[in-house]
Amino acid sequence: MHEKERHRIILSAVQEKPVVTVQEMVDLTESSEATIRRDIAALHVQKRLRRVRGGAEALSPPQFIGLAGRPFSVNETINASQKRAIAREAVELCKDGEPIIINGGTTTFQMVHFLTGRRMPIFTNSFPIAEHLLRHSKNTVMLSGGTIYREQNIILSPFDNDVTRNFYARRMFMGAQGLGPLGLMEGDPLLIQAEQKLIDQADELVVLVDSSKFRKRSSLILCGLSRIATVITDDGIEDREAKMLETAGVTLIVARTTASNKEESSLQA
Amino acid sequence: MHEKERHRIILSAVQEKPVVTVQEMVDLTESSEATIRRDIAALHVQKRLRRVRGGAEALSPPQFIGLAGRPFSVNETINASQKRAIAREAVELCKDGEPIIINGGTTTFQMVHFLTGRRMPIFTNSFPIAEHLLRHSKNTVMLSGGTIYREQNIILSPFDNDVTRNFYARRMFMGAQGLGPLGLMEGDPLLIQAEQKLIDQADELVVLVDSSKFRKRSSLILCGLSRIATVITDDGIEDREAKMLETAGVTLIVARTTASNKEESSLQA
DNA sequence: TCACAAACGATCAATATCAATCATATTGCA
DNA sequence: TGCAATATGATTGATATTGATCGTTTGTGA
Repeated sequence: MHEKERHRIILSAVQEKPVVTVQEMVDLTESSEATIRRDIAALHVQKRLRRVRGGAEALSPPQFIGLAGRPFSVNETINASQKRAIAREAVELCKDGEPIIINGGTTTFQMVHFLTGRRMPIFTNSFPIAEHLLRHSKNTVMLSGGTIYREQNIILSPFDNDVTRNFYARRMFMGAQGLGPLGLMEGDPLLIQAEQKLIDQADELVVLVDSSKFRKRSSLILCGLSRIATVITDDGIEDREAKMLETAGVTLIVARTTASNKEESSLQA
Repeated sequence: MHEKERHRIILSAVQEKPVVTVQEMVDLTESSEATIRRDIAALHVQKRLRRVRGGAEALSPPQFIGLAGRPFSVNETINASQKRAIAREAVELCKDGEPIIINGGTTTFQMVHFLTGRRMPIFTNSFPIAEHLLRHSKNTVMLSGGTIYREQNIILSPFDNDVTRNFYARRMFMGAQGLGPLGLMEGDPLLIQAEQKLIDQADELVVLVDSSKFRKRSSLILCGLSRIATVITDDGIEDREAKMLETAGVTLIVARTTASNKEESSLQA
């Protein structure tokens, strides 16, 4: 076995488990202890893993993507104040007792903060949203079944016959990667799949997008503008974009952000 | 077991319960008292936990209060060391890559501690189990859909057509409120409903019950002894009860609860 | 208060891991 | 082929970790 081959195996082993012993790697690669030690030492100076007594461990162990305290690593903090203002408007549309659907996403996640005092049946496909609502609210929480995708933080079933089909709501709330004349756009095929499943289970589709999303385009179209009942965005939206929504018959709600920093929002692209 | 591995287990144990005894950690890691003490001392100076007489406690109480913090308020601490020992045996039945189903419950919850190094598709109807596995392991986690019942900590769908029916596993692990000649008994109708849904999705049914459950009776019978492939319990089981299982063709595994008698484990066959 | 058991700290032997060295095998190149 | 460079595997002595045992301390209940 060649050096590169061993390194690949070792690195992948370290990814799988938080800590891998020298002996395990010896068994794995059928090479000697001395060689493994040399490999570990080499990978250590390359900063591809950390060398510890007895073996090696992953360099950045817990990337616990998106649970509880820090829902979605980077995205979470981008435009947080806008997202929060938008989310507040979204929650204000809801009446206690009225069932809603919340699709997973960084903007929709912000809604949980305003749902704490409420009492509604809430259906979601987002593990972090469910987690937060369970902890901090008395709402009835319903979850879609399926595999939990860590990266996207959603739960998705490859089958069509899940509980989703049995839940009906007045409103569904969702984010998006882009919003243009062609409709709602999303980047990740997995998200598309999850969203299309939910989209028919509610009367009104409410879209939460910060104003930068009007200037973003993406490869996948989720649905046309006509399907959207309401768009909630921040005051960075331009007249031309507002007009576009108006002519499509979409209700527009503009959330005022306390600190009016319009310039910054355009930079984040 | 290696130092890092132990430290991870100890820290995760301390997160679960406010206080963990040295003896529990010994059972958990299969290492000696002295080693555990050294580990606690090391983690103490690292300020990762607080060392107290008899064991260790979490450093800051409001680490994550709520779900993961105290999965099942009261029940959790009852017979904890037995439950852990039983859970360890349960996990040792599993092979990496082999899909399993874990039904929600205080005993089955303990399995999560031993699943951290593993890589298996795991289906569960328990929110806390899913939560812990997502945080602390790389297993593929699948969740059943439906309403989350806070009291029982399970997710239940009133409909028959959920993802559950699409998941198949070699083994299903479950607890129970009682186990007698008539079979497996449960107290809560909601739990019965959840369990019966899962029970047909696996070849082998593995039941995890501490020995006190042999003397408990309950109102609802879940299934007969003949449906059970394996029972895992602690060494408090009486001969008469063991005989009952034997004549019903059930494999019995007795988990040793203290580190004192390693020889007894060989009797488990 | 006293007796007792559990928990603790220190010590030591056994074991595991490591680093250094040398011998051997493989590769690249003239 | 012959030679040098490199990679690998085995050996050995050094070092670190572990588990058992001891006597001591601490907490508990009579």
